[in-house]
Amino acid sequence: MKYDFTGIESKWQKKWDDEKAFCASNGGERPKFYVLIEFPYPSGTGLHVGHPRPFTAMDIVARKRRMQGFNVLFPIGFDAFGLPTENYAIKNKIHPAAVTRDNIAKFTGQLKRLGYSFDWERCVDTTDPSYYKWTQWIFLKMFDAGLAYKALIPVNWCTSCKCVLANEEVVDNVCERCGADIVRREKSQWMLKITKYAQRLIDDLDTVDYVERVKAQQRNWIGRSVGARIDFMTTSGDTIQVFTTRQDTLYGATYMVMSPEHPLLQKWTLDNPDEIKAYQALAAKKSDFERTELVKEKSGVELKGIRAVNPVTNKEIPIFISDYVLASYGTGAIMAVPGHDTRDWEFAKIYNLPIVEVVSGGDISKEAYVDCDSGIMVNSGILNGLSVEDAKVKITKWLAKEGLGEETVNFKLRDWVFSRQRYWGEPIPIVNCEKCGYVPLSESDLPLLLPEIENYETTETGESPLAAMTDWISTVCPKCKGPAKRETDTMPQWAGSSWYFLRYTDPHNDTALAGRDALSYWTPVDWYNGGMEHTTLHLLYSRFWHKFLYDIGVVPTAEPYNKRTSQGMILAEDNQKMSKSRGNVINPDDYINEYGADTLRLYIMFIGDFEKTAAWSSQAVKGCKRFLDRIWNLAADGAILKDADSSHEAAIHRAIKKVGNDIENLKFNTAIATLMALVNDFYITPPTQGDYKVLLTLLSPFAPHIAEELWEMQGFGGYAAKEAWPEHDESKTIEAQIEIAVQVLGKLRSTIKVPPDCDDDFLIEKAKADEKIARHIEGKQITKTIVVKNRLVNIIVC
RNA sequence: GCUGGUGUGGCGGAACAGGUAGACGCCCGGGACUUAAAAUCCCGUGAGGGCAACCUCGUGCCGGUUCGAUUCCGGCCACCAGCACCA
Repeated sequence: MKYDFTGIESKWQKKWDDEKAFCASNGGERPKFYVLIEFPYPSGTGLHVGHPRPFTAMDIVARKRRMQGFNVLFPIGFDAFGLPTENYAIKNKIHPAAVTRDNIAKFTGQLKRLGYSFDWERCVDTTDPSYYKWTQWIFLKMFDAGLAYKALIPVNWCTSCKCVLANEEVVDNVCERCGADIVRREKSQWMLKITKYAQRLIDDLDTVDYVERVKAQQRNWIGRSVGARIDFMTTSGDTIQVFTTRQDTLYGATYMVMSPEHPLLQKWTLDNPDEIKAYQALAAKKSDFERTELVKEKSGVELKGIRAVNPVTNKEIPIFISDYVLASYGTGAIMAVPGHDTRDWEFAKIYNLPIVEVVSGGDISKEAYVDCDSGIMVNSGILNGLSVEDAKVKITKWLAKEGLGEETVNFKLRDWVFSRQRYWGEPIPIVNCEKCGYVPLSESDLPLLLPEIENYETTETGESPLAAMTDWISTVCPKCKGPAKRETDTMPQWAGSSWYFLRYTDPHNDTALAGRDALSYWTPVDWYNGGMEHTTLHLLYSRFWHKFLYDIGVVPTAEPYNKRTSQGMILAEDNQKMSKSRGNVINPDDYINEYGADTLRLYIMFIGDFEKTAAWSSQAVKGCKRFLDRIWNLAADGAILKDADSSHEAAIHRAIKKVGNDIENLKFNTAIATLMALVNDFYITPPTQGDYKVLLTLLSPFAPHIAEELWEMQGFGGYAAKEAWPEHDESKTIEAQIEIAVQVLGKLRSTIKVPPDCDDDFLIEKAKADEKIARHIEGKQITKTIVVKNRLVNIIVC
């Protein structure tokens, strides 16, 4: 009988569906285990071959943990709001909700064809009003807590789409959608105060088990630096505040630089206003991309008529504006220390400004002496002779005493721009009242439904398509009942995904985002795997939301995820990223049709180190199909021994140990290699039914359909998927005869076969007696012998 | 520049509390079965030398520690990813 994967796979998929085989229960005797994958965005093109890598990996973990007796929650849902759906809807004149429905149906079919053990009863859809009601509810809570606010900020404006783009939607300074130029525009936007959580988002990384590259990237993005705020008086009687991490170099501050957007510039009357305005206009025209290009020479304009005073030297120093100082970081102004900062040094050279050495050890006539931690303070008044470290402490104390500054922590992290001028997103549940200002809807008014509209096109004015819905917009103020207007922007795609893992614990609850008991039972997520591309977006955003929900008593833990791992990307066969334009996209359906889902699952796990990028090979897939054929044929050819003693005991116990450990350590490729080696053994010496049963048990998480079918054919009873995961016996992992390497002078010269755990003298004698070894030591004096138990003997001669 | 990571056969990759380098798979070669082919099964497959037994070399480069280094240490080089005029 041939291995008919198509029939087998649909048979078991139907059975799993009918029996709701993998649904979790909230509670019970067994320990809980919550495994999470990033829920997919249901695009029109369907699953691509990148999806099955993390999905299969976590399915294997979920299945193995179930077999080990855990109550496993392995849920699935769809992150369905977003731009591609909206674009598709515009182009094809179909309502985005209909597009979403179709795409979810398509994805569901594809996911089921891969045999994933999801709990489909808990499936969530972020565009479902019963779901986004709670997304809006969280927003209202944030508004109440002062974490959601509206602000006029510079945004990325696409000149062709006539709408705002998120930073991540701008690629190489053009719109990722249409390729048009991006300019900066001031726009009033809803913001979320993620910066309030910056310190905790860093600190609590120490409490979770994330792979190091994820932690490092988040720390880097949040960008904490410790320094000081220092106040510089000006001749106009104002104060310019600066942030510096090098307060020790204050005596070397010979000029100041402000960003062209600094608010004091509007206040001041200067002697060269035209020159300044011209520079400001130039800077405003430039995009962030151009402004941050390193190659260009620094430029700036000196402010004529107003100077600053260095608080320690009491010298008057010039003030410049330059776009190398960013308005959005620190205070938007710096003290320039050209002796010990490369940028300041370059600027000083161009404008002929004094360069003073305040830390000895470098040669400031050639370049700024920056890495000067080991240097000694000079030309620095009260700091002279101190180390850099001590100087920092001393000057900071002095500044505090004089009321001229204090120690400060600064972050790179910015608040989250939360408005999108789009239709297909969650409406922001706020009204703008002429009298009361921004007023939140009351909870009982949620969900605020997305109205049905005819036209989803963005408008000429850059407002949301909802802005044209005058009926919908006009409303009454919840507070004063006077006339008010609804907010027409919607939430970004990252909103719904910031809390979806909470909804899975209690997906049908209509009185809370999830019940307290359900949250206490399931959270935190035990293991969350997802893409590196979400490290500083979704992963950070959801940690922020979770911490907020923790603060207001909604969730029981400060962190949402205990463990975070990340898969590598799958490249196309040509080693390039898959893309429609390159025409190298691999569709998993084609491989399921040709080889079956079990083969595809195996191959995608066997392709290489799970955490590294791997290139697809249509040739190598065959090897995994052959492996399954060989397992199938063992049974079909009647090679399995009944009523016999196993000659594979040691190999079986080693395989149990290795496969189990490998799954927990994401080493799926070597787990599969172990199973392949075991099957190769079975072809040399036939397995007993007991051996075969263990093989199927270990195979079951990887290739669940064929494992189940063979299990049934062998009459093992029940399901392979519900079989207890076998335990290995360490004492049985060692063969009766082991091979030991024999070296002479550290070079392998022979091997000997001996029983395990022989004593050293026996091994040495046995090694010396070996014919090949005898030849190598003949006529030489043995000075030393080294024995490594059960591994090798090394004979040293001279 | 900063941060994290990676360099091993023709290819994907194993092995690292230092201990038989190349598991497993792909490709390729040979054989069995077959009228033949496919499929399947068996054997071989790092490089060089030798009829062979064997020998020499070999884990990015240069050094070091060690009986023994892909693994540890020092110094380089290359590549990948993220951030980047962040004061």
